[in-house]
Amino acid sequence: MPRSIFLPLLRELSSAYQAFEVYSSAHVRSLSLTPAQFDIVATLGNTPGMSPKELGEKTLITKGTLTGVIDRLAVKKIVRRVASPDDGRCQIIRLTSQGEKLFGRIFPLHVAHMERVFAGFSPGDLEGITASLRLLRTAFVAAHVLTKP
Amino acid sequence: MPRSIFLPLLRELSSAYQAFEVYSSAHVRSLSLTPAQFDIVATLGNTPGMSPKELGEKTLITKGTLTGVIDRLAVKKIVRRVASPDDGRCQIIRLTSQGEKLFGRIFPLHVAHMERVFAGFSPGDLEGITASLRLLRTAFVAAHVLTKP
DNA sequence: GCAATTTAGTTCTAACTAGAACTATAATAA
DNA sequence: TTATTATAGTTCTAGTTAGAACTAAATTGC
Repeated sequence: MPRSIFLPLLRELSSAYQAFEVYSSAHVRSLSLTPAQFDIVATLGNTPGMSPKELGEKTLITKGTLTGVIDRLAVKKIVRRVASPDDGRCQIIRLTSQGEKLFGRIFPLHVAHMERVFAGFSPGDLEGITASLRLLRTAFVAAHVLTKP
Repeated sequence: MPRSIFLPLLRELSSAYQAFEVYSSAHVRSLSLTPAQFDIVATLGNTPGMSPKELGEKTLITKGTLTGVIDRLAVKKIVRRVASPDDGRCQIIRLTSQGEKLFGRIFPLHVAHMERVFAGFSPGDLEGITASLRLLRTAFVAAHVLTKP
């Protein structure tokens, strides 16, 4: 496994992700949300709401961070916390009607903004890249599991 | 450009990067550095030092953040700031001899740790994934440039 | 040579980040 | 049932993050 090949891969992974972040977050911020807040709104859109645990799994935001992000969205009246009827430990986070309006307005804008990036790509390109990324993720997760216990 | 293809790509990009971060940063933290601090030490290793500007370009850390990261490394006596002889605005950040010792000890450990991830990959796999990532980065950068000015 | 502009780095603010310790509730097991 | 253990969410800490405003030094244009 020559270093000359896998170190550049890691560098490219970081810079590709960074380029994505810069491009995406500039747009999200122009819509008056932070990237984390946008992720939550996008995840809650068109759903009856879900627990912070589930939200964290979908958005890859850890629970300690999530409390604060939800707090700030709640202050803005974009989401609200509802106690779960069956489990006293659980909450359900829902978009408010104002939050739903926001979602309906900005989500399509952001999808369109991201779509522009891929204008020059064929479906085959996209699938190939997606497959590469899946391979990578799988390898990291597998290595992590092997290391930990 | 069907949404059903490019949205999963973005999700995979985020999760692949996240999996990388989790795997890499757990190891880096076990070596008593944060990921940002490790990046700086790794970038300065085997060099005569460089300016914060150059460090920021190589590590993708923005200048406002970099000041704090260098501060904390300087407190730990791992790097030191030297005034540039030719430009009064510039500094040169160098590893101290203690920092060089640290680099010599932990950098190979971390490379070996990352190497394990790719044990099952052929050189062709690695090159293909790297090429995919390069394509992605290029597309984001190009789209960003088109959007901005 | 001097004014205007650019560049390097710091500071400031608001927010996100992970990880660990903590509280309250629920599920399991003796 | 009651004790143990697991789970959901909050809180706390130290650090990173981007972006904008700021200072100081260098470069450019006149």
